[in-house]
Amino acid sequence: MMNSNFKLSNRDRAVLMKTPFLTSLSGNSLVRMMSNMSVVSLTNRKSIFREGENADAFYCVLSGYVRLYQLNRDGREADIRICSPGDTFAECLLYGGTKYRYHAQTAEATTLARFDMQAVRDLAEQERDIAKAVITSLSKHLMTTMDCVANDRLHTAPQRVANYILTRCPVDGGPASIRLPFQKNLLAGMLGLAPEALSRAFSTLRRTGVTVRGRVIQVGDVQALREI
Amino acid sequence: MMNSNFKLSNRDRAVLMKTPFLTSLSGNSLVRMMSNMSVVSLTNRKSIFREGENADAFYCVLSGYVRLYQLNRDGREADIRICSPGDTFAECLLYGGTKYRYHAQTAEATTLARFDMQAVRDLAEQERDIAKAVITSLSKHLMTTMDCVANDRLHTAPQRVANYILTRCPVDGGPASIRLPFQKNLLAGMLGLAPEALSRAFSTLRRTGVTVRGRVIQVGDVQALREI
DNA sequence: ATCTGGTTTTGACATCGATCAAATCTGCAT
DNA sequence: ATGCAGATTTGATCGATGTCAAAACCAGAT
Repeated sequence: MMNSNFKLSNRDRAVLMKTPFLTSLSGNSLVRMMSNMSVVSLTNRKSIFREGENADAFYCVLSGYVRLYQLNRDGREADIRICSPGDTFAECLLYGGTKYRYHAQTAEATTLARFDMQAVRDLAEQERDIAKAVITSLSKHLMTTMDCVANDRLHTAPQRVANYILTRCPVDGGPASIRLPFQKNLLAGMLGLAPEALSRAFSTLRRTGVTVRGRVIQVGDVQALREI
Repeated sequence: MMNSNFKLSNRDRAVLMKTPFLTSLSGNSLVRMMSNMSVVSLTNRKSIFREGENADAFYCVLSGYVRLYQLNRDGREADIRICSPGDTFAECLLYGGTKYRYHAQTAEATTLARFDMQAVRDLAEQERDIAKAVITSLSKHLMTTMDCVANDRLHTAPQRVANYILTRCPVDGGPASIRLPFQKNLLAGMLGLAPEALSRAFSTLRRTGVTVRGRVIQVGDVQALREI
């Protein structure tokens, strides 16, 4: 089930080095960060942490996907964020509190880099470039989260889906084809929709020249999608 | 209309010193931060900046309120965040980009502390405690924004209103009375609701012993409100 | 006390998206 | 190829919330 070690595959290492957290670090800081890191591999649907637990680590997704979610009183789950390779989560607790604020669970077989919270906290106080890396990471994360709020409040389901497709389409206006990197289930959670609503949004977009077959999405006219 | 100076009222100064941004700073760092700050006073409904403009300053609300919002294609506005005294906004652009991502406008007569973006960027690189203050501020801000997403996706209008009331009620379970610090209009935006929906949420809560008269909200039984 | 402009509430309605159940599809294992 | 389990789509329905219009309310100015 759970497999913890210190070996990184080449691909995982490449992902790790491109996170805002590590990408700008110099030799020495990098070594110190890495010495407080361990690698965790989990199969699908495993809990990483639960709301209310003591926050003694934050994580970076190396491969696979992680769902951050909360429960309401009735036990209904709502995804707050879907983390893809390169994303960091729970790093806001470095200075923001001592307990996890939501549940985290794998949404596929997943490999994580695990950073000891207290160790990084100390490091950030000592090394300027680590502090800067923390700031960069938090800034980006905050911006995408604010975008998420705006997206939820401003756009309908088909618009959100169109937006998502557009973010992974070539910039020019012609036809394009993309492949979802995960199940539609996850995409629904990412966009704050029930899976059925996502499905219906796709079928609405058919009128705009979007074809969906399995994970492959074909867009007849990228420009037309922008007008939705 | 717009009135910029370097004088701080005692109350504004007290608010400023309690922001995560400044509260932990030592004498020297504090002086340097303050030397890159100016005070701006604006009347109601004045634009502070607009989406897409060059981000050359971030702000802290000293008194009054600020609405951050975006427009959709049809021109409908959606509030992303309502900033109260003590809140900082646009500070995520310190390291996250060069253009404002949303509109900011006063929602009352408002006094702001304006910080020069580039100057603080430089300062944060030099002074450890300033970097730390930035991190603390971003962390808190990120957490409340994630809470906002969760709240939007998980709770109905009456539940959100109940939550809001509870955050400003004494902790014990008895009766309580609070006074809204602003128009219901703003509260609606804060909770991601149309004003009419807020009004209806209040009337739903009447069944749970909540009485609203103008800005005064009386809660019969705080504990009962938690069960909504 | 009264007027007045802006805010809030209420009503009627349309729309969106959630939910539940059933049918279909897909990919994987045999 | 075949079968299965899980994922996705579709259908039917319901509830929640946005929208528009009108009435009621409120607060500050006269």
